[in-house]
Amino acid sequence: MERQDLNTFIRQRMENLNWLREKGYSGYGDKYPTTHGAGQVQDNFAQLEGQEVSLSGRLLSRREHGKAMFGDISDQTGTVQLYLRVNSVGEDNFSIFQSLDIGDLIGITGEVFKTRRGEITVNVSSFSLLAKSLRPLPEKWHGLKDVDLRYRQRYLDLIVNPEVRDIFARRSKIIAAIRRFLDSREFLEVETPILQPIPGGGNARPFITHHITLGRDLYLRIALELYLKKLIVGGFERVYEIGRNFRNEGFSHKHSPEFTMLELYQVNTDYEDMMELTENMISLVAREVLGSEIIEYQNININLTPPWKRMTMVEAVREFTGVDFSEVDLEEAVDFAEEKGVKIKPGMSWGEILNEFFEQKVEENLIQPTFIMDYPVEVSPLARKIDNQPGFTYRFEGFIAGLEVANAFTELNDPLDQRERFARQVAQREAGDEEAHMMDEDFIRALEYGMPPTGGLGIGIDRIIMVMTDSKNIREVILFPPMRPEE
RNA sequence: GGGCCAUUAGCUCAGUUGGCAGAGCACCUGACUUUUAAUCAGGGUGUCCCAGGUUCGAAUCCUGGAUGGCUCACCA
Repeated sequence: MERQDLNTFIRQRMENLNWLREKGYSGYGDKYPTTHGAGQVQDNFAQLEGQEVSLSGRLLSRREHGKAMFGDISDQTGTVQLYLRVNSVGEDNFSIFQSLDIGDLIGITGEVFKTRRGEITVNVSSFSLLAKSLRPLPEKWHGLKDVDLRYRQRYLDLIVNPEVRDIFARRSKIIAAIRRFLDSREFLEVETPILQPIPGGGNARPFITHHITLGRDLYLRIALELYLKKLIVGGFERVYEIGRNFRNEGFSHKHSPEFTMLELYQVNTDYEDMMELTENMISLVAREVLGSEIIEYQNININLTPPWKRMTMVEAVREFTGVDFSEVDLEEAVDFAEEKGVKIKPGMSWGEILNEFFEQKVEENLIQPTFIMDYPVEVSPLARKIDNQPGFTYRFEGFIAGLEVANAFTELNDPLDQRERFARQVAQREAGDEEAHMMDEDFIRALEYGMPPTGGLGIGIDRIIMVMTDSKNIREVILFPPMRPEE
């Protein structure tokens, strides 16, 4: 018990429970076989009128009328009104029902009818207390708003705020639709290690954990990439994984230290194919789950219908800042950064500065779905260089509503080039960049055996779900977002 | 990590110039056999986030701390 001193509300409920126990009820009854959900009763009234149904759920409100009583019972499918009369259940049962508290879990059986006011209602003939609720629920009208409580006690949020339940039901449907899409294209779903000796595939500080019997530290993965590409080397031609990544970084409305990524790899494709796959997948999922490719996000209509807009990073930076990097050298780039208020660090290369221009000045403006193509090689250590422009890579990111939702490239499969890229990352690491990649000798060794030309794609699942549930904070789409410990 | 804001009853929130701690819902007592944010008559259930300080007197002012939100910086 977390508090010695139970407050008045809990004490009252305990007293109600004790009163029932004196009458021989445990307060925690047996399973209650049901015939329908509350939502089904609502939806199928025409067929169910006059028939007996059994439901179980939470008693959410009560309106007493002397020798009769109305209430609302809520289950996963919805809410339906119940009606209880002394004549129907007898005085003893009626007084037992009166002793129930809001929040108690009950089973009810009775005929379906419609009240004078037109409300579909179950006329209870028998009921059972399935589980006593000892704590008072938040207010029925305003719901639970305190976000700290909502996230820490998500179960309460789900009980009281039905729209929250809808978000997570939709999350499940979106992920199921993505799996259907990939399975229908003969991708193989796989699982790769979360505990890794070398966390690779992204720029991020990892979480460190410790394996006791091995006597060594391990890292939680920051990306799925390298292991999945090892599977491509191994001969799987289409693989994907949907899983949790962990990055030891702060929170924001679009960042959570643990988040869900989809990564997929397909041989004999390139980033052009990945763009098509991305726009086809997202638009199809929207159609299946939301019934439309045009969705509303924060009062803006977003049209997910392919083809999505495509621009190179240089074009995008030119359009939104007026600075044309195709005619700017490093020195001029530094001057323009000053002029345009782009924050850069000393020693940054031309490509890194271009990337800063993009991230600081362009990203937030990409509301309609847009692919930004051809990223500088310095910020893309796992992507293949563009044949006639070695400073750039066959890489794109997809943006919706200013959120980066996709990251993909024609995979680098030249082990010699890959070793040089890693070496450069390691040098940055030694110069103090804790987020630079580490050398991964096993990954290089795999590439040395030969990896076919492959396109790879990463999708930020939480962000896609934000867009499709009109949520402006990533924590609204994660059931139990990471929080500081209580107390 | 920086800046701004918030924290008062179970929940949602008021609280004036520093002067007895408030409302709605929930809850308790009573009335009511088709109500529905049921209604009617009564009842306030509290570590005003925490610890100090100023003051005759602090929810209110000051200092420090905790937690949360927004925002900036880094990342997807």
